[in-house]
Parts: sequence; structure tokens; C-alpha cells
Amino acid sequence: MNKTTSHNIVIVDDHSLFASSLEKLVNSFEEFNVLYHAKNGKDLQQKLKQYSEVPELILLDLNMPVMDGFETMEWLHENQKSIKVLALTMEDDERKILKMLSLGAKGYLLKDIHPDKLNEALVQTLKKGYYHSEKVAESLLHSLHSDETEKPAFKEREIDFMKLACSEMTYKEIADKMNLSPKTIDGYRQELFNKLDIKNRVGLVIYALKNEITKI
Amino acid sequence: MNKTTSHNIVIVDDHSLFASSLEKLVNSFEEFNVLYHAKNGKDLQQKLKQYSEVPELILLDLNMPVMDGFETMEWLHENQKSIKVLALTMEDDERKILKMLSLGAKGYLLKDIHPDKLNEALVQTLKKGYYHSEKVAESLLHSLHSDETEKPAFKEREIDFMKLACSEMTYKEIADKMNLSPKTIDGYRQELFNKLDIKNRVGLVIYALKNEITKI
DNA sequence: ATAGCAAATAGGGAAAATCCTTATTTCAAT
DNA sequence: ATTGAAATAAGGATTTTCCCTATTTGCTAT
Repeated sequence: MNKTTSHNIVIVDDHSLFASSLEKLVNSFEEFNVLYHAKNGKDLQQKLKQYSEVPELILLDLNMPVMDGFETMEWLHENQKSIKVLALTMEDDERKILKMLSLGAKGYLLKDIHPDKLNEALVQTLKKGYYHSEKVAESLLHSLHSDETEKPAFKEREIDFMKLACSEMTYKEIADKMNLSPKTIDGYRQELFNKLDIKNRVGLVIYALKNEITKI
Repeated sequence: MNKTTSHNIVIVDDHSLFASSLEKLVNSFEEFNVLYHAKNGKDLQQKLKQYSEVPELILLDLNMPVMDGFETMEWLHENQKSIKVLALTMEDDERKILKMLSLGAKGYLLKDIHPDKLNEALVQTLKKGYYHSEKVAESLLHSLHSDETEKPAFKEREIDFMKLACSEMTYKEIADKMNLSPKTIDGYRQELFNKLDIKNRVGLVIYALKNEITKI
């Protein structure tokens, strides 16, 4: 094994089966070597301290407990700027892609990528500094050209209200819970109905779930 | 390599990166060898025909396009009874676990399982005929002991109504769409509220989405 | 055929949600 | 100090939803 040309990689993913499997795959690539893997951002921070060898590149999952991919990316960009990061996830959600790239990720890979493409992505990221799969590049172009206005900006209290609206509580009960008059809640409701172009509470619930304001 | 004690495995998963990675991992286990992997049930059917060697065991993902894990399990149980199947998926949804086991799966693994446990699961399944992780066993016990009655049986029209209720239509509009009197719709509504122990339409929407009566 | 039973229909009235307009307070920037 | 935006909230009309109860219709088992 030619260790001199072997690049060190770290995998961050809460699914240990996937992480371990991926480690085997990456190790099977000529030029790459997995140092270790971490369960989440916190675990990564600890392991970066613990191990003297610093990886050149991190493969980062987004959905993780404790400290997710976005928080982790933010921290890495602040504290470990020399490490290149590729996001690796199931979801091709346009907003998430943009968010990760804006936080400093060098690329965004989907988990249904072909193994050969992963190798290529790793090589290119180290060589050119970035990599984007066709699918992701397409998504980005689409988001540039689409004139559908992006998600409207919500105020904190509106978001709180939306979350509570996705329950069996009446507006009066929601008002109590938020320590506001029912009439204020009615104002939020009206404002949201207008902004989102919806007709009733079910429309609001559907919007909140589709846009992951809340989960059920 | 001692091929005589090596058991043949097939992986069915639409995420080729995961499938390829998992293949490396399984191949690293002494007693196991991956024959090939398939993208979904249809692909598996074709490959089973194509290759003369029949696997002893299949690792089967649930969420796949074209032909999902449930359909595939059903087909395997009908047509390839000698092949043992382990479901391998992210979701620890009790109903899905029960459904897979009732369709004849020998076990149900979660993708956050530790690699060593996967090896153990494969060994045990071939030796004892089944394997269940602690987490899944717990789920099963819970479902046995929980006296919450299982999903109530819905009438066709009730299901139609529930789907339409997950929209911005008023009950009157739903009645029009279903060619029924609004009062009949109100009857469905009432019946469902009682059956599901919910208070209002938002509760119904949440139920329908949680139980995948409909999707948004 | 007929008793039984579920599905469909429906009335009345109360409660909640919706809609529209307008008013007050707060707080920060000029 | 004044302006202006954001948050809060009231009045009041209308529609939708919710709940209880009752009748009619149509199928099915005996």
C-alpha cells in the first residue's frame, strides 16, 4: 500500500452500518483511506481532538441526532477550514443543497450515487476543490431559473403558531399556550393565509408539513 | 478463500452507494459472499432468472421505486420459498415490521445496526432460521402488550373521504365531489372522529398522514 | 319474506373557524 | 420628537365544523 499518496477521509453518519460499509468501499479506492467515522457532529469534534492525524476530507451526513450536518458544517467552516467537506445524503431537497453549499461544503452527493462516481467526487474535490453531481448541478440551475418565490420569511411567533396549529388544539387553546389573545392568533392566522395563499387551517397544516416547519 | 463454507447473499436496495458499500462489508465477513445486488423487486426477479446460482439469503430494503420491499417479499414467499429474507431498513415502524414478518421475512434489521450485529444476524438466520434485534423484539413485545387496538377497518368511502379531507376543500365541496349529501359526509366525519378518538379535522389529517392513508 | 344491520340521509343548534376592518402599543431609527 | 414598521388585539359578520339524534334505504342471512 502506497501510504504517501493515500488521502485520509473521515465519515460522519449516525447509521453505523452505512458508515462501516462505506468505509470498506472508500478503503477499496486506491488513493483513499478512512481514518475513522463519527456518529454525529459532537462525536466528530471529539475525535478530531483525540486523533493527531487530521483528515483532508469529510463525508458528512445531514440528518443526525445531537448535532446535525448543518451545525457540523458551520462549526467545521469556523474551526477547521482546511478540511474539505462533501455532504452525503438521501435528500435532493433544493433548499438543503443551497444551505450546505452556502455554509462552505465543497459538494453535495446523493446516496444513490454510483460507487465509481463517489471515487471521482473524492478525487475531484481534492484536485479542483469542488465536485457536483449532474443531479445536484441541475437542481442548482433550476433554483436559479425558477421564479417561484422562495419560502416566505416567517416571524418567530408565526412559526410557533404554525407548529401549534398542526395539532388538535383550537385557536383559543393555542392563544392560551402562547400567552396571547385569541385575536392576536387570529391576526397571525390571517397573515399566514394571505402569505401562503391558503384557504383554511388544513392548508396551513399541509404547508407546515411539506416545508418541514414541523413534523408529525 | 474457503468457498465451501461461504454462503451466498443478495442485496436489494435502490441506493447503489449503500448496496455497493454493504457488499464490501458483507464480503469482509468470513462466511459470506455477495453474489450481486438489485435495485428493486423487478430487478431482483430478473437477476434471479439470469444467474444460475441461487442465494441462500436476501437482504431486502423496504422503500424502493418500481417494486418495493413488501411486494418483493410477497413474491419471494410465493415463488422462492427456500430463500431466507432479512428486511433491512431505516424505519422502526411497528406496523411495517409486523407486515414484513407476516409476509414471511425471517427477521427485520434496522440500518443503524452495528456491523458485528449484521454478521451475527446473517449467521443466526441461516442457523436458527430467524433473527431479531433487541430493538425489533422490543417493538414486537410492545405491539403484543399494547391494548391499543390496531388500525381500525375503514370502509372504502371513508378512506375516500379521509383523502379528500386532507385538502383545503370544505366538507360541502367534498360532498359534491363524492356525489353525496353534506350530511352524509358529516356522518363519515363523526364516525371517524369516534373511531380514531380525535377532536377535529386537523386530527383526521394528522392520522391520515401518519398512517399513510394519503400523502402530501 | 322478513328480521336484522349497515349505509346513507338529514334536522337543529352550538361551537369554532374564517374574514374584514380598525385601533393601540412598542420600539427602534432618523 | 416623529415616523414607521411590527406586534398585539377588538368588533362583528359569516361560514364551516361539530355533535346528537332520527329516518330511510338496501342488502343479507335464515
